[in-house]
Amino acid sequence: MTVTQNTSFFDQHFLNHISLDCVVFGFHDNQLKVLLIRRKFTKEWALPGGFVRGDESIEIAATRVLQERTGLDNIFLKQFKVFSEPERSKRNPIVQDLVESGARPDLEWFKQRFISVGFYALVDFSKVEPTPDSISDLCDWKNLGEVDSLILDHNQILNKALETLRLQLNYQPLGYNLLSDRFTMPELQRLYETILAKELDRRNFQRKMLSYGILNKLKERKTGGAHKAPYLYEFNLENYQKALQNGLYGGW
Amino acid sequence: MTVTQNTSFFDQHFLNHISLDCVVFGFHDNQLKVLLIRRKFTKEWALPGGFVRGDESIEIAATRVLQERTGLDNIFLKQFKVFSEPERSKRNPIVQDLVESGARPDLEWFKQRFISVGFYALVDFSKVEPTPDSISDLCDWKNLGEVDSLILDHNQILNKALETLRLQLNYQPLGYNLLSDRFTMPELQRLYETILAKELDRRNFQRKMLSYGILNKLKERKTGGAHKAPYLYEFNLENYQKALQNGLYGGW
DNA sequence: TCAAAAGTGTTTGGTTTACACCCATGA
DNA sequence: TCATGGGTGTAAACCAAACACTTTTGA
Repeated sequence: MTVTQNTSFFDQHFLNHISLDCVVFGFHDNQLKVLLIRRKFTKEWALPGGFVRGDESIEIAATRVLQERTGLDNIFLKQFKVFSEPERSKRNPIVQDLVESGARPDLEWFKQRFISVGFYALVDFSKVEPTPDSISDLCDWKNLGEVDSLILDHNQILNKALETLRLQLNYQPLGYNLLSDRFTMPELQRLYETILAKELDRRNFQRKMLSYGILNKLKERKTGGAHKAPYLYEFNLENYQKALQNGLYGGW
Repeated sequence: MTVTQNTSFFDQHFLNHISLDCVVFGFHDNQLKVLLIRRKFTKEWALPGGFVRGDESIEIAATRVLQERTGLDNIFLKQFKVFSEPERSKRNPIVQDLVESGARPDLEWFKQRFISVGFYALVDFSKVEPTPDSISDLCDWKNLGEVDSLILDHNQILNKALETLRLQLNYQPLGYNLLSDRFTMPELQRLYETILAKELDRRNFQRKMLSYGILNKLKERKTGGAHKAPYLYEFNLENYQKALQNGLYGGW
């Protein structure tokens, strides 16, 4: 999204009333992280979001927005809910931001009511290069537990995304988008534990995970750790895709 | 939704670019049914839908639309997906309809691109009074298996709704909205079998269903049938609501 | 009186849970 | 050498699938 001085830029390029917000999850240091941006003037934190061009589906628009914020293509994306309370657009800090930055021709556009489509995205933390948009001065990861007040209803959007992710865990494989290409079973387990916010038995976890048939066990081990070297695994992409489509059995 | 001759009626009252479509499921004669409307002139079938007023959330808008089509308040509603392909609004039969019905001032409004929020609804078949909207001449139930070509991407929307319903069955109770207040276990089982499109063992079904603790067994039996009179049940609303929120264990 | 539907119960096999034991590694 | 994490295995508990027997009803 580029904010220009052209009065009709937004009206010409984007569908009005419609926005999208992305909850981008990453995993690092055994922590689930969310990508946030900070408004230039109000210094308030928000989810990265954007608008829909005339020739885009909302998924394509979300992909474009995330490409701009992370530098990544081919991001795993899923819409999970539309947020449409009429009150949600009231007291929009973006408007305040624009006012404080000097009167902007697009002020009116931002003042309108928006219905926002919520997406969640799963990305490889190490590959992301957080990049602010034109009305923000910061874009950075926050630990999920340390996110405090966000603008508008963004806290609500974030919570709903997390809830959805937890549900999806029960019938979808997860990990390919959040971990490096090669990883250990304990790493995968930490990821599940973090999302579910509860501990799992490592032996039962391994059995269940292997029973899905979506992992290739490698002969290599991960050395350098302080203890017995764990085996490395990679996802069996063919089976992983199948499992994504057909679903898994047995929940967490 | 009321179509008037007032040029700016739509622009004044509804958010442009945004529509909603409802897949209304009913259950009757051991058949899963969908509520459809038929366009006045093109005679093409479509899902009931509508637009969002300036002071409505999209859920409220859907509730209003369904009140108009069914006569019911308090309908069980769930949004399941946003349909936003730019091509979906091309060749919109509503436009053709309006043209054939004589030039309408709101023609331009219907020509715009729409992003549609899909809802599914579960209703008590016997309580619905199907009522066409102003651009339709029919509103009626169709057996799910007998739905043929619908306008735009409405077939796709219908299929996605059904898919979602089947998934929800795995972790949500279902039936309160689709059955009468009192019903028999076999009736409930037929409902599940119809949605899942497969047969279930009646003894295992009963055990599993009862284990959820959402049913009250009544002392009465349903008489008049050709065979042994089955007991009547009702939902224990308190536990049903709890189960809706907390989810169920074990899928179908 | 008999076929068909419904109520109730049991057997069986697989899956999940909860553990025990041994191995490897750096401090 | 020892605490810690990791690999592998097993007994018990639990749950789901398959199936048997009896009861009720109208034709």
